[in-house]
Amino acid sequence: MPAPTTAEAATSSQPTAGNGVERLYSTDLASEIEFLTARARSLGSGRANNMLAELDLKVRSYSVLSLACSGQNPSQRELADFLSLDPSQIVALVDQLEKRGAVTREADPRDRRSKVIAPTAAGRRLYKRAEAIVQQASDHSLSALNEQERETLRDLLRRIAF
Amino acid sequence: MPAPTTAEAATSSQPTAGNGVERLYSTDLASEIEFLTARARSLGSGRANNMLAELDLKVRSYSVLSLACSGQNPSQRELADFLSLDPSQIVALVDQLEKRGAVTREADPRDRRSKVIAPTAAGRRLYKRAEAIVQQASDHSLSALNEQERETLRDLLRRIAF
DNA sequence: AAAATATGATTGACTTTTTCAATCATATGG
DNA sequence: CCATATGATTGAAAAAGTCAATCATATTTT
Repeated sequence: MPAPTTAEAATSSQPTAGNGVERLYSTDLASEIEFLTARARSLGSGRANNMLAELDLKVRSYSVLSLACSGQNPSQRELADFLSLDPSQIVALVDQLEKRGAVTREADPRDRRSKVIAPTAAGRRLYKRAEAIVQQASDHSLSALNEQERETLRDLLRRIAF
Repeated sequence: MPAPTTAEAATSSQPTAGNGVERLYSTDLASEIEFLTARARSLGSGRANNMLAELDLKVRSYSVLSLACSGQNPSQRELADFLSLDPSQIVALVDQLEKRGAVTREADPRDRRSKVIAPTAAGRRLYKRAEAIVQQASDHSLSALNEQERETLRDLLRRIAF
């Protein structure tokens, strides 16, 4: 087995824990922001998905539920645009949430083609629980950063994400 | 047609351009770091994939090629660990790159089960070109940030990505 | 107003990506 | 030597993403 180049301690999370991959930390790829973003997201949503499984939710369905509960009365089209998903994927996600009684499709008086996604009382309760879980997952994923650093990260990301 | 709530100008990129989704920018979801990370990555790798298409590469194959060219002589197992991919996905990626003559599988004298992925001369040339394209794509995706902010972002991401 | 055109939701087909279990060859620890 | 673990590979199945077509309703044009 090839010996690790630099003796890197297990400072942070537990992702590739134990593996002998530290050798690749020094590559060009490992310092590309795009790569780091992809990796951070993979780790983060992986953990969130695992933890949300206990509510039979995934990050996707959580996102839809969250927007439904936002008070902004999003239509399916808006959900698709905002979440960068195909409208047909929204149909499937809303179907699931509707089937379990968490949201309803309300007619939009302004445009009868459009369906506004609204939460039920049960949906709001579900969202409350899911929100707490996502918060926990996020706390775990971001444990290496203090509150100020998280705020900085949030701002920087917001500027490249919109 | 529902009128936009706040008149937000097209300050940044061109993602959800023109859409009336600005209303959702103020939701809780829109300020979750995990959500922003996912969105940034989706936009970034989307653009990179589009631009890499001219070399018949994707972000995935580019990453493998990049690590092959890193001088770190990664094995397939290491690529799988580092890229958080299933070993079978690495097989497919390396197959493609090998078929087009960009990399080879070299036997590892230390462990004859293991295959070290090495670039060919053509592979290095391909990587050079791909690197330039990815750099361009990245520049575009990160255009809202100055050099110092990019450095900050890189550091913060590195700390949560490893 | 009627006709033409555009848009939101939905469906279905199809491709790609992900995830898993099984297998073979080789290592490693007893 | 035996038992067990690991790297690469294959193949199957599940999930996610992409696209074109359709229906109902809006909007625009003539």
